[in-house]
Amino acid sequence: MTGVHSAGPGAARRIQYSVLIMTDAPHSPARTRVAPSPTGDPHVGTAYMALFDKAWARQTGGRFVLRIEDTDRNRLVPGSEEQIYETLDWLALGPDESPLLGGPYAPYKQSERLDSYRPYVDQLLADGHAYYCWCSQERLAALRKERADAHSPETGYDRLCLGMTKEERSKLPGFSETPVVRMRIPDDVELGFHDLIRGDVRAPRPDDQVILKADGFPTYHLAVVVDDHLMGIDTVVRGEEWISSTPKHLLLYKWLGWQAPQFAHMPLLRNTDKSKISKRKNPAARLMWFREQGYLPEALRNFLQLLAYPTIAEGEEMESFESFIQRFRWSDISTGGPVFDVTKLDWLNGQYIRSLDVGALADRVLEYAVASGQLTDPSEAAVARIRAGMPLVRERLTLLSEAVPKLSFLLVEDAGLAFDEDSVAKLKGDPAAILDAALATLEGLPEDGFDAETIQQALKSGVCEALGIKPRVGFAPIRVGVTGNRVSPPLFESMEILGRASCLARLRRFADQLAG
RNA sequence: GUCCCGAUCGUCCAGUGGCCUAGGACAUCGCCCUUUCAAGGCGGUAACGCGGGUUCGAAUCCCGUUCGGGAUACCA
Repeated sequence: MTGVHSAGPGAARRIQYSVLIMTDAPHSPARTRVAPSPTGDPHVGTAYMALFDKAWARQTGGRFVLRIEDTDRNRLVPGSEEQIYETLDWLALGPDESPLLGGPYAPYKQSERLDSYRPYVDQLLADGHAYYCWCSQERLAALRKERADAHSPETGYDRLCLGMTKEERSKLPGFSETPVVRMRIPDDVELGFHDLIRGDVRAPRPDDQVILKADGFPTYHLAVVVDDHLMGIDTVVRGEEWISSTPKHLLLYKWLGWQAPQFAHMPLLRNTDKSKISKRKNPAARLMWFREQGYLPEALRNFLQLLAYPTIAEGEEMESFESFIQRFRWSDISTGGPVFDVTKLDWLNGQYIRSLDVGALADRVLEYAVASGQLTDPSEAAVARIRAGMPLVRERLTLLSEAVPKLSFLLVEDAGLAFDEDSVAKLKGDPAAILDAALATLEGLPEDGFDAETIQQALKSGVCEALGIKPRVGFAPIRVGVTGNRVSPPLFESMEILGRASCLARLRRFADQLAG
């Protein structure tokens, strides 16, 4: 590890690749984990990590664990924890063990594991790897400011308390009654480590990091190491932002005499301006947003995968999770932080929508419409109409949320249909005459056998040919009269669903309105 | 400021020294299909940040530089 020179990512990957080929040995069952904090709406990054965590666990026949990291008591948001369970399940990226599911290493929530940290702190203290620090937060803040103003390269704690007793320290300024515990970083701390994705990595030199806060809670650094070890986690998948803390974690493993896990530092998802993705700049950073918008979870999962990983073949962007699990390799993950741009997801969502048969799509649309409030307590007739209309909109959907609005003309009463003003204004030719001809033609058709093909033929001859006008001119007023808008699902199929009586009623009303 | 990570079309990926006058997908533009809008088909525009090396040969390896990002908390 010490002799890590700048071999370059390419070289590192090549080595890893050849090792994979040569050993050809199946990896032993892995234990991976995702460890979100319940500090607000679940973040898209959580799902992003979970995707790779779960794929690796599945590929190796291992287990995927969800642990809730709630050591920061000040930032807890009620309900957030439940949303984490919910959204991961929705994405079919649910864990095998969790606070909800339980498991052999319960409890799976850090706030319920508090007793497990203190003994290790005491051990580190006794071994001289950690020390008490009574410096007040004010002193620390002043120190930081002073160095920032001086553009000093110095960083971290100045070790004022190192080697002092409480009595000795209390005589100096900036003293606080309740101490924290800090790691004593040795001069020869190992800074390099092997990363599953990046190969050999070098991290910044750590400071004397606080591992136990004044309130008795462990910081992330201590808790994550202790928990991961106690829970048997052997593969840690986390964001790139943690590379700089890895030497601290490795030190803790070493001091405690534990086998360190393997690390995979995923690239950071970015806002359009390339900064680390944030809810502030990108609404899609909220996992719930996708469900609210009407995205399909399978499409989102597929999209997330595309964000760091090559397609299975050129031109084949769609891939099942099962297929991905089979071919997944850490070394194939891209290291550059991808911009999180949902444009391609929109397309993918349309593809997934079209891959559903109309019945299944109708189920999804209905489920969405009720959950989102588009439909409140829909009648049987309304449900039937939406199902009937599904073949007409399937090719026209990007999001589930678009279906009901596109079919709303099937759900209103004839007398309640509004004729879009702009659509009416843009009508060409002589709408009144066209409507008269259409009315006469349709009145001549029988009640039964009022199907799209029949309607089309009748209208073609009864309106377009009879008046000598083009279909686009002749059918436009009929479309507005029947659907209320110049843009609509296919006209004749729509009329078939509506039925003869309803079509006649609507067209008469429209004709009257134009005349009046 | 310091340390670390990264860099190919607008965006996401391919590229592991010659197969690259750089490939695919989305987006965009044009054409076809067409009763609207879509979907679909066909085609076009569009990128190796810069400078030095190494080499017969570099998008690929090395160095520097620039730019972007992250870390630098008693947050995670």
